[in-house]
Amino acid sequence: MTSRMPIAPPPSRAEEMEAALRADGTRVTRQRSALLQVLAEADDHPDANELHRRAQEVDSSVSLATVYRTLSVLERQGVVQRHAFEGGGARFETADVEHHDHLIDLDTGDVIEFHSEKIERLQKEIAAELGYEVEHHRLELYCRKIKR
Amino acid sequence: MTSRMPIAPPPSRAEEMEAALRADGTRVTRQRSALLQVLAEADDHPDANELHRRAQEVDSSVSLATVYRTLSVLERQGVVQRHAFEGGGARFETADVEHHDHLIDLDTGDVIEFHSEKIERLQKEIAAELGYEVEHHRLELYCRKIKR
DNA sequence: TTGTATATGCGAATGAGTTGCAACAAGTCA
DNA sequence: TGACTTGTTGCAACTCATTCGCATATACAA
Repeated sequence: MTSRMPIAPPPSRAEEMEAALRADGTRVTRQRSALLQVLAEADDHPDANELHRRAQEVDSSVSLATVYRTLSVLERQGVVQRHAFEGGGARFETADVEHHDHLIDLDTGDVIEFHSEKIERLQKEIAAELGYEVEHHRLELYCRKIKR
Repeated sequence: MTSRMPIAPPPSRAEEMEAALRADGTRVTRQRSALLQVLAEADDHPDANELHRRAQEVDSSVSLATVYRTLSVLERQGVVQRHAFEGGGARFETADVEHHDHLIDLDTGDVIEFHSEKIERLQKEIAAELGYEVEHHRLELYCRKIKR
């Protein structure tokens, strides 16, 4: 049954990430909040510069050095993932619960996420045959749109 | 039937690569020969610095700038492939006829090559479903040895 | 509110890779 | 074989992403 009373909204993505930081003893500063908000709102794969630009719109005091430093912290804590696609610097996204791979549009730079359980399984099989266990992997398809 | 007469040895890997350059109107200099020899002999995935070191043992006049320039030329011509594994700069290998992917030993940095037709097929299927055609791809398994 | 360990902004440093330029040398043609 | 033309080289200066040192600022526990 639904209450008539005002309900506290569910924690936003950014708030969840802040909580994860606090739980770890990491301080949540103005600058980090701004970056977390930007990361939470992003549905693309921005680089550090672009994140800096966006974060400055939230809090103009955020410096690029802090963006880099914070991204490293967030990566170490598993909150964001760092990708090194071909050509250019690192690009970032919030770490999803479920893993996915990337298809990069060579003409536009767009990134599409996908996941294939079959490929995951095959990867593990191949590694096992060679006497290895997969820690993590990287699968990137560099593609062009099929024109019809 | 085997002849008793001396036979001209089959062209070495390096000579094949030189021929490929000449065919294209690219000059084969002392420095390029040295680098080609080094590349032909390498069965690992060295970075530019290491290639420079090895090339200097063949011809001490080879500069790092030339190593970089030549690697770019060779890559453009499809003679070598450039890889950007996690952490650190680009690493190179002679371009094989048959494509392969890489398993990187996280503890030693060793690189093992493998190939799976099944995975290749799945990749194409996935891209096609999204309306794309795979230009090239990158599959890297970052692994640790299974200890028994 | 205070104390203190952490974070921050700034600018300088780093490191891989690139580039301008004058000297050099492949490959060509006589 | 020798001279010519044009691509190639070494060097040092440069770029660009990322990191770091340091003095100042601030989150947050008490």
